[in-house]
Amino acid sequence: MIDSKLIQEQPDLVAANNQKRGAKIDISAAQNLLSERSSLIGEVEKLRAQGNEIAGQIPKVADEARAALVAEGKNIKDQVKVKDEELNKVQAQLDEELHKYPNVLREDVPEGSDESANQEMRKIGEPPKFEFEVKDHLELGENLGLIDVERAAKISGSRFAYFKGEFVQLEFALINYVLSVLVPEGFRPVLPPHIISTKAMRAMGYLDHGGEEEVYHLKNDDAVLIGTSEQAVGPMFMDEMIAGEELPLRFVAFSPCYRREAGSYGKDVRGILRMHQFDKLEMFSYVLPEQSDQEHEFLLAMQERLMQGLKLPYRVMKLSAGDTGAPSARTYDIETWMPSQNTYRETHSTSNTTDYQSRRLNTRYKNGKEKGYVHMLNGTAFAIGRIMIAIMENYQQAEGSIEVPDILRPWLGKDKIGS
RNA sequence: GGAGAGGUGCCAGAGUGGUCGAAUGGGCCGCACUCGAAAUGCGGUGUACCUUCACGGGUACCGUGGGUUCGAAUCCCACCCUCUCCGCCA
Repeated sequence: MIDSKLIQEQPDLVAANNQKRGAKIDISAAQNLLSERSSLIGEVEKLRAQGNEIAGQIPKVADEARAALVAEGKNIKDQVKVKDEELNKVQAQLDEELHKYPNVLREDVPEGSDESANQEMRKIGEPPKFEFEVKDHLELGENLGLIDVERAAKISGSRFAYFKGEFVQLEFALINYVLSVLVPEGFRPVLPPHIISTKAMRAMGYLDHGGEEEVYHLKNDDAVLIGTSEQAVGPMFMDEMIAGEELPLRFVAFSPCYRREAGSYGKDVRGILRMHQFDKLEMFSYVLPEQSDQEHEFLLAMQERLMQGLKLPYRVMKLSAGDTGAPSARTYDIETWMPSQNTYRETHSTSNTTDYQSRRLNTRYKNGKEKGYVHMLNGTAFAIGRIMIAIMENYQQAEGSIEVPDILRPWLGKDKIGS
């Protein structure tokens, strides 16, 4: 949620930002509601003050004078009720209006309405050259008995899979590798709950902007399955105040991610690129406002370090205004080379959500006398499924086996899968 | 799932429906005393919003949401959470 003061004090900036992001919002609606709200608050509080004054008089006054005061108190009570209802209505409308507003973009975010305007910042590593016909991850995985999507479809439907054998070990190797890099950098490992209340999900803003469709709902329990661990880690400090000296606070969370993938029927249907359930390691930082740009670069640096350890070719993209998600002020994606598709595909994302989530979550910091909303950032360490696709395809051998990246060998205990 | 107990400020813990934003103790901060420290004494110590140039003033918050009342931490209803016992269970 953006700061409503911005709408009042810098409407031009907000309007320009909305336009950049392709959000068609009539600012005057919020402006009117804000001024209505403040005058209603004024009226209600004035009435209440009068009521309090009268209620205070009653016990001090002789019996004969009481009846009149009680009657006046009643009268005020009725007026308060009317105004209060009006206020609630305005407040509800205002909330709805404010939830439409996307975060204010950082100045360096490139203009543009969609992903075609994303800016390639750098390209690291060379796509491998193969002297044989490359297989895609599903063919490799099925041949080696690592992935079974057919039986999973029988049990769970499309976009599910069984991971088997060395594939499971590869996943655990990746988890260990990530922890070995991030824990020394101050990231505290977390295993979050996978089921969270709709209230927490709503506070994270994931049910706005059409997000509702993407989420698995547990209707009997007023709860949802997380679509990323960010949704469970972000609300950890809901309604709390964090001492400034504890910041930055960094976590690396591991969890499955559950996504309905509504409306993506024709997309990425083959293999395990797009799944209803996949495991992910996610970085999460809480920082002081003045630290967040620096922290964003830090998260990106961690992502690149993890990638370079695996020696996978990738490129870093800065998303354009139109392609940046509503809560984010700036997003970088890492796209990894996928030989079977002969292109780079998104494997990582990192966003600085500044105070957009923390305002709604009411997560604040206190630094001496200074108080404010913390800035929250998130970034993929590894989306396990996608990175395993990249490993399989980039490290495939002529005879159909898969070489294990050096750095994972200690955990996997072998240098090749399938030979 | 069944039975019971309970949720008050940083912590502990009081609180006959009216002067309770809340006693008391501890903690913390400041000051005094001291060469310094301890002990002691004095003072201070929540959040949000509104209003004021400012001093200040106002409103709300005692798990959450409703209700009763001129007036609610205190009474009523619902929900949430914690603890104890039983059952079940990894």
